[in-house]
Amino acid sequence: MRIVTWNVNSIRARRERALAWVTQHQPDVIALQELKTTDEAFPTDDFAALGYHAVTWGQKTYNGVALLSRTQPTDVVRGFDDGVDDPQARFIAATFEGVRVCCGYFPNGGEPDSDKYQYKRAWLGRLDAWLDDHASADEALVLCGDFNIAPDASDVCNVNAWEGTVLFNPEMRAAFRGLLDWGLTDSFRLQDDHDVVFSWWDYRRLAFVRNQGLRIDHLLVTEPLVARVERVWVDRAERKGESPSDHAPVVLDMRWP
DNA sequence: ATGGCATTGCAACAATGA
Repeated sequence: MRIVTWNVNSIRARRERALAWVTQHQPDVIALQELKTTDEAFPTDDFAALGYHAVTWGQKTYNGVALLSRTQPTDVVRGFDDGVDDPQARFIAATFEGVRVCCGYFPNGGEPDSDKYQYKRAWLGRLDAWLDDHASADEALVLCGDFNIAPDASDVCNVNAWEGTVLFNPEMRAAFRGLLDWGLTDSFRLQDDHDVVFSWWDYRRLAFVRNQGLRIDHLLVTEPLVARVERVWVDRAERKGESPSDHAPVVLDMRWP
Protein backbone atom coordinates (compact mmCIF):
# COMPACT_ATOMS: atom_id res chain seq x y z
CA MET A 1 0.00 0.00 0.00
CA ARG A 2 1.28 3.42 -0.97
CA ILE A 3 0.18 6.39 1.16
CA VAL A 4 1.35 9.88 0.22
CA THR A 5 1.20 13.30 1.85
CA TRP A 6 1.55 16.43 -0.24
CA ASN A 7 0.97 20.11 0.46
CA VAL A 8 0.01 21.27 -3.04
CA ASN A 9 -0.24 25.02 -2.28
CA SER A 10 -3.53 25.41 -4.19
CA ILE A 11 -5.13 22.43 -5.94
CA ARG A 12 -6.36 24.69 -8.73
CA ALA A 13 -2.85 26.00 -9.42
CA ARG A 14 -1.48 22.44 -9.11
CA ARG A 15 -4.31 20.56 -10.84
CA GLU A 16 -2.36 19.34 -13.88
CA ARG A 17 0.68 18.43 -11.79
CA ALA A 18 -1.41 16.55 -9.24
CA LEU A 19 -3.23 14.57 -11.93
CA ALA A 20 0.07 13.71 -13.60
CA TRP A 21 1.66 12.73 -10.30
CA VAL A 22 -1.18 10.39 -9.37
CA THR A 23 -1.08 8.85 -12.84
CA GLN A 24 2.64 8.24 -12.63
CA HIS A 25 2.93 7.05 -9.03
CA GLN A 26 -0.42 5.32 -8.51
CA PRO A 27 -0.83 5.93 -4.77
CA ASP A 28 -3.49 4.00 -2.92
CA VAL A 29 -4.19 7.02 -0.72
CA ILE A 30 -2.97 10.57 -1.19
CA ALA A 31 -3.48 13.17 1.53
CA LEU A 32 -3.50 16.73 0.23
CA GLN A 33 -3.13 19.98 2.15
CA GLU A 34 -3.54 23.68 1.32
CA LEU A 35 -6.24 23.21 -1.30
CA LYS A 36 -7.06 26.93 -1.05
CA THR A 37 -10.45 26.35 -2.57
CA THR A 38 -13.99 25.19 -1.82
CA ASP A 39 -15.25 21.63 -2.11
CA GLU A 40 -17.32 22.72 -5.13
CA ALA A 41 -14.22 23.90 -7.00
CA PHE A 42 -12.11 20.84 -6.15
CA PRO A 43 -11.40 18.84 -9.35
CA THR A 44 -13.25 15.77 -8.08
CA ASP A 45 -14.29 14.65 -11.57
CA ASP A 46 -10.73 14.81 -12.92
CA PHE A 47 -9.52 12.45 -10.20
CA ALA A 48 -12.58 10.24 -10.61
CA ALA A 49 -11.57 9.80 -14.25
CA LEU A 50 -8.28 8.38 -12.96
CA GLY A 51 -10.17 5.98 -10.70
CA TYR A 52 -9.89 7.93 -7.44
CA HIS A 53 -12.48 8.67 -4.81
CA ALA A 54 -12.16 12.09 -3.19
CA VAL A 55 -13.28 13.30 0.20
CA THR A 56 -12.60 16.98 0.69
CA TRP A 57 -12.84 19.64 3.32
CA GLY A 58 -12.09 22.88 1.61
CA GLN A 59 -12.63 26.56 2.13
CA LYS A 60 -12.18 29.69 0.10
CA THR A 61 -8.66 31.16 -0.19
CA TYR A 62 -6.87 29.36 2.63
CA ASN A 63 -6.29 25.92 4.15
CA GLY A 64 -8.32 22.93 2.92
CA VAL A 65 -7.51 19.20 3.06
CA ALA A 66 -8.52 16.14 1.07
CA LEU A 67 -8.02 12.38 0.82
CA LEU A 68 -7.94 10.69 -2.59
CA SER A 69 -8.07 6.91 -2.77
CA ARG A 70 -8.42 3.93 -5.05
CA THR A 71 -10.93 2.32 -2.68
CA GLN A 72 -14.05 3.77 -1.12
CA PRO A 73 -13.31 5.57 2.14
CA THR A 74 -15.32 4.82 5.25
CA ASP A 75 -15.85 6.67 8.54
CA VAL A 76 -14.96 10.09 7.15
CA VAL A 77 -14.54 12.89 9.68
CA ARG A 78 -13.93 16.55 8.94
CA GLY A 79 -12.40 18.63 11.71
CA PHE A 80 -12.06 17.70 15.37
CA ASP A 81 -15.76 18.04 16.24
CA ASP A 82 -14.71 19.30 19.67
CA GLY A 83 -17.12 22.18 20.02
CA VAL A 84 -14.52 24.78 19.11
CA ASP A 85 -15.81 27.32 16.60
CA ASP A 86 -12.98 27.05 14.08
CA PRO A 87 -13.46 28.26 10.50
CA GLN A 88 -10.12 26.79 9.35
CA ALA A 89 -10.41 23.51 7.41
CA ARG A 90 -7.29 21.65 8.50
CA PHE A 91 -8.14 18.06 9.41
CA ILE A 92 -9.79 15.15 7.63
CA ALA A 93 -9.64 11.43 8.36
CA ALA A 94 -11.00 8.28 6.77
CA THR A 95 -10.40 4.53 6.71
CA PHE A 96 -9.07 2.69 3.68
CA GLU A 97 -8.72 -1.10 3.64
CA GLY A 98 -8.49 -1.13 7.43
CA VAL A 99 -5.98 1.73 7.71
CA ARG A 100 -7.13 4.91 9.41
CA VAL A 101 -5.53 7.83 7.56
CA CYS A 102 -5.57 11.21 9.31
CA CYS A 103 -4.54 14.19 7.20
CA GLY A 104 -3.63 17.46 8.89
CA TYR A 105 -2.60 20.86 7.67
CA PHE A 106 -1.05 21.99 10.93
CA PRO A 107 -1.04 25.76 11.50
CA ASN A 108 2.13 27.59 10.52
CA GLY A 109 2.11 29.86 13.54
CA GLY A 110 3.24 33.16 12.05
CA GLU A 111 5.64 34.64 14.60
CA PRO A 112 6.42 33.15 18.04
CA ASP A 113 4.63 35.94 19.94
CA SER A 114 1.59 36.10 17.68
CA ASP A 115 -2.06 35.07 17.89
CA LYS A 116 -1.30 32.66 15.06
CA TYR A 117 1.22 30.87 17.26
CA GLN A 118 -1.32 30.65 20.07
CA TYR A 119 -3.72 29.09 17.56
CA LYS A 120 -1.02 26.60 16.54
CA ARG A 121 -0.50 25.62 20.18
CA ALA A 122 -4.22 25.24 20.76
CA TRP A 123 -4.65 23.25 17.53
CA LEU A 124 -1.91 20.82 18.57
CA GLY A 125 -3.68 20.34 21.90
CA ARG A 126 -6.95 19.71 20.11
CA LEU A 127 -5.25 17.13 17.89
CA ASP A 128 -3.92 15.35 20.99
CA ALA A 129 -7.41 15.31 22.46
CA TRP A 130 -8.89 14.02 19.20
CA LEU A 131 -6.38 11.15 19.14
CA ASP A 132 -7.18 10.30 22.75
CA ASP A 133 -10.93 10.40 22.19
CA HIS A 134 -11.34 9.07 18.64
CA ALA A 135 -8.31 6.92 17.86
CA SER A 136 -6.13 4.21 19.35
CA ALA A 137 -2.42 3.50 19.13
CA ASP A 138 -3.40 -0.17 18.81
CA GLU A 139 -5.18 0.33 15.49
CA ALA A 140 -3.52 0.63 12.09
CA LEU A 141 -3.32 4.40 11.78
CA VAL A 142 -1.29 6.94 9.81
CA LEU A 143 -1.14 10.57 10.92
CA CYS A 144 0.23 12.51 7.98
CA GLY A 145 0.33 15.97 6.54
CA ASP A 146 2.14 19.27 6.65
CA PHE A 147 3.01 19.43 10.34
CA ASN A 148 4.80 22.77 10.10
CA ILE A 149 7.24 21.31 12.62
CA ALA A 150 10.81 20.22 11.92
CA PRO A 151 11.26 17.56 14.63
CA ASP A 152 15.04 17.45 14.81
CA ALA A 153 18.17 19.41 13.92
CA SER A 154 18.80 16.88 11.16
CA ASP A 155 15.54 18.04 9.55
CA VAL A 156 16.75 21.63 9.21
CA CYS A 157 19.15 23.07 6.62
CA ASN A 158 20.57 25.71 8.93
CA VAL A 159 19.90 25.20 12.62
CA ASN A 160 21.23 28.61 13.60
CA ALA A 161 18.93 30.35 11.17
CA TRP A 162 15.81 28.35 12.08
CA GLU A 163 16.14 27.81 15.84
CA GLY A 164 13.48 29.76 17.69
CA THR A 165 11.12 30.10 14.74
CA VAL A 166 7.58 28.75 14.86
CA LEU A 167 8.69 25.74 12.80
CA PHE A 168 11.70 24.75 14.89
CA ASN A 169 11.80 25.51 18.60
CA PRO A 170 11.83 23.49 21.84
CA GLU A 171 8.09 23.72 22.37
CA MET A 172 7.25 22.47 18.88
CA ARG A 173 9.82 19.68 19.15
CA ALA A 174 8.18 18.67 22.43
CA ALA A 175 4.76 18.70 20.77
CA PHE A 176 6.06 16.38 18.08
CA ARG A 177 7.59 14.08 20.71
CA GLY A 178 4.20 14.06 22.42
CA LEU A 179 2.71 12.49 19.30
CA LEU A 180 5.44 9.84 19.37
CA ASP A 181 4.75 9.24 23.06
CA TRP A 182 1.09 8.68 22.25
CA GLY A 183 2.18 5.69 20.19
CA LEU A 184 3.26 6.99 16.82
CA THR A 185 6.53 6.40 14.98
CA ASP A 186 8.09 8.75 12.44
CA SER A 187 8.16 6.34 9.49
CA PHE A 188 10.83 8.38 7.72
CA ARG A 189 13.28 7.66 10.52
CA LEU A 190 12.84 3.91 10.31
CA GLN A 191 15.30 4.21 7.46
CA ASP A 192 18.70 5.94 7.52
CA ASP A 193 19.80 6.00 3.88
CA HIS A 194 17.71 8.85 2.54
CA ASP A 195 18.90 10.68 -0.57
CA VAL A 196 16.44 13.49 0.11
CA VAL A 197 15.60 14.60 3.64
CA PHE A 198 13.78 17.90 3.24
CA SER A 199 10.18 18.09 2.08
CA TRP A 200 9.84 21.86 1.72
CA TRP A 201 12.04 24.49 0.10
CA ASP A 202 11.24 28.22 0.11
CA TYR A 203 10.31 29.69 -3.26
CA ARG A 204 12.75 32.51 -2.52
CA ARG A 205 16.53 32.81 -2.46
CA LEU A 206 17.04 29.85 -4.81
CA ALA A 207 16.42 27.66 -1.77
CA PHE A 208 15.65 24.55 -3.82
CA VAL A 209 18.75 24.57 -6.01
CA ARG A 210 20.81 25.29 -2.89
CA ASN A 211 18.94 22.51 -1.07
CA GLN A 212 18.10 24.85 1.78
CA GLY A 213 14.94 23.22 3.07
CA LEU A 214 13.15 21.70 6.02
CA ARG A 215 11.51 18.36 6.71
CA ILE A 216 8.07 19.39 7.91
CA ASP A 217 5.83 16.94 6.04
CA HIS A 218 5.49 13.66 7.90
CA LEU A 219 3.85 10.26 7.98
CA LEU A 220 3.60 8.89 11.50
CA VAL A 221 2.43 5.31 11.97
CA THR A 222 1.13 3.23 14.87
CA GLU A 223 2.81 0.03 16.05
CA PRO A 224 0.73 -2.37 13.91
CA LEU A 225 2.21 -0.67 10.83
CA VAL A 226 5.83 -0.13 11.91
CA ALA A 227 7.08 -3.57 10.87
CA ARG A 228 5.25 -3.26 7.56
CA VAL A 229 7.00 -0.11 6.39
CA GLU A 230 9.13 -0.84 3.33
CA ARG A 231 10.35 2.56 2.22
CA VAL A 232 9.68 6.24 2.86
CA TRP A 233 10.93 8.72 0.30
CA VAL A 234 10.57 12.31 -0.85
CA ASP A 235 9.78 12.88 -4.53
CA ARG A 236 12.22 15.73 -5.04
CA ALA A 237 11.57 15.63 -8.81
CA GLU A 238 8.08 17.06 -8.22
CA ARG A 239 9.66 20.23 -6.80
CA LYS A 240 11.41 20.89 -10.15
CA GLY A 241 10.22 22.59 -13.33
CA GLU A 242 7.45 25.08 -14.00
CA SER A 243 5.10 26.09 -11.18
CA PRO A 244 5.77 23.47 -8.53
CA SER A 245 4.37 23.53 -5.02
CA ASP A 246 6.98 24.59 -2.48
CA HIS A 247 6.45 21.15 -0.86
CA ALA A 248 7.36 17.80 -2.41
CA PRO A 249 5.23 14.67 -1.96
CA VAL A 250 6.41 12.30 0.78
CA VAL A 251 5.67 8.66 -0.02
CA LEU A 252 5.17 5.76 2.39
CA ASP A 253 5.30 2.29 0.87
CA MET A 254 4.26 -0.54 3.17
CA ARG A 255 3.17 -4.15 3.09
CA TRP A 256 -0.56 -4.00 3.64
CA PRO A 257 -2.77 -5.89 4.01
C1' DA B 1 16.03 44.72 10.12
C1' DT B 2 13.97 43.57 5.55
C1' DG B 3 12.88 41.30 1.28
C1' DG B 4 13.17 37.69 -1.47
C1' DC B 5 8.38 34.25 -4.21
C1' DA B 6 3.78 32.41 -4.89
C1' DT B 7 -1.33 32.30 -4.47
C1' DT B 8 -5.94 34.20 -3.69
C1' DG B 9 -9.45 37.66 -3.94
C1' DC B 10 -10.46 41.87 -5.01
C1' DA B 11 -9.75 45.21 -7.75
C1' DA B 12 -5.60 47.95 -3.15
C1' DC B 13 -1.85 45.13 -3.61
C1' DA B 14 -3.13 43.20 1.23
C1' DA B 15 -3.08 38.75 3.64
C1' DT B 16 -0.79 34.54 4.20
C1' DG B 17 2.56 31.24 4.00
C1' DA B 18 7.24 28.72 5.80
